[in-house]
Amino acid sequence: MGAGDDGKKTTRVTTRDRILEAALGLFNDRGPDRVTTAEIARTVGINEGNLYYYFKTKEALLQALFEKLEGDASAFMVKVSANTATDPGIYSDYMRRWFSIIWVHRYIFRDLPGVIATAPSLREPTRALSMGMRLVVDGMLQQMTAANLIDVPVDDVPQLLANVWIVSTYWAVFLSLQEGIDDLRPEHLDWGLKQVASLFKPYLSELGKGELQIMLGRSFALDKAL
Amino acid sequence: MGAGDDGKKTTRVTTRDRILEAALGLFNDRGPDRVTTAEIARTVGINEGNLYYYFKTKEALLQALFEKLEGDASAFMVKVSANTATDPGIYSDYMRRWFSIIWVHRYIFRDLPGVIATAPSLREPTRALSMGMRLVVDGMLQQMTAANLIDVPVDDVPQLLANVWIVSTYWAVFLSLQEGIDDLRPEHLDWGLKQVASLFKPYLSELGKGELQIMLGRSFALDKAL
DNA sequence: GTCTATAGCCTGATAGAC
DNA sequence: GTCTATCAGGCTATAGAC
Repeated sequence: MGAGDDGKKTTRVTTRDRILEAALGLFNDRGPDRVTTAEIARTVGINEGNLYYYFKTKEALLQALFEKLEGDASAFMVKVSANTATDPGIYSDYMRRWFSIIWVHRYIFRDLPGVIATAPSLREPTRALSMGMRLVVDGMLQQMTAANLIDVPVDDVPQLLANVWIVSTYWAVFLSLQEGIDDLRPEHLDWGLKQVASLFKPYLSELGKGELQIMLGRSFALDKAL
Repeated sequence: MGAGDDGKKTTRVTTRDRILEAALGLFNDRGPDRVTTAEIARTVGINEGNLYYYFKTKEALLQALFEKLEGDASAFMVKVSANTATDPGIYSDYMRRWFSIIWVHRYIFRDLPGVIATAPSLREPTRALSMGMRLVVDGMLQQMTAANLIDVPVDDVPQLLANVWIVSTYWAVFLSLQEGIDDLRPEHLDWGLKQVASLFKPYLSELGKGELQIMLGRSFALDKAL
């Protein structure tokens, strides 16, 4: 990305960063254990031994990538908990943002068993993070309820939350199987978001339905952030 | 299973069958590419070379297992399409049955990319089967609509069907992550069924809700079929 | 026809020398 | 930062016993 801009000290993209970026891309495409360290090195354009210089083990690489997810997630959580705005649009904004985070780090959610297998040290951290994110969505649901956007019978909440997690995480697999799409692109994100939104749909108030339409009207395909 | 009953010729459990059974169990636990041929042989209690005698490649083994799924699925499809009964309970029965099939062969659904990677020949067959099962669920939904059990706005149907597929397939992964459960047992099936049922819940008529309660009241934990 | 023992071959992660 | 060696493990194959 920013090859020309150098703000402070080292805006220059370091080899380490390039490794992380390349690994993320490959992992997202095929899952960590269908990607070899050799391939990562080749993609970056460095030697395999050089990769070893930065990350002694594949586990270390996975750890570093997970820290990025933790960073994104906690930034998001802070933002949501600090929210005092009453603008209804804020929620659809959050939902899109949360969805983006999952998308960027999707291999972790999708191939979690494999990730844990090669990086056992990530067992608890992943669990904790998943819990935390679930709480945030729960909190958002409560705020939305207070804002008369949605009304979910209290008995249905746990199941709804679980389904939101499941669909947010695995819609892409469905898409690639059912539709034969193998290279997912930003416009497919819109499809996924629609799937998740449809879980809320039956519970939305009229006001909520309006907001939903607005959210779905905006497109990930136009986002530069991805 | 049937060790005592011998109907026709060879009800005796053959080595081949034992291989298939052991492989299915291991694959369901950890996914095909986290299970070695050596381990399968060890589990069966035979030599690795003997396994080779029956299945020259791992792909051949996966193909044989897939044929079993095809058998179960087509038997189910025939049963559903042939249905003329009007008893509302028939639908919850079908749903449980369909859910069981996915469960028994869950590694295929869960680790499909991995399966295809080691058995490229299964690409089209899996796709075809997935399509077929989706059509069946669609058909059931229509029958249920006609029976006044459910009323889904026509625009919501595709998203609902997709979500049913996604949740049916991946609820187990959620459970193992979120709750830290790693050995899923039949009683967990009840949890999964509840998740899937909750997708329909907002659209059910009063009659439909009653049927749902009855279905959820029965427990997989008591089923001997699993 | 069924099974065991054993070996070859290949891939991929790790490591140390340069 | 780079190259090459090592080492483990997985799939496939063969020879021959029962």
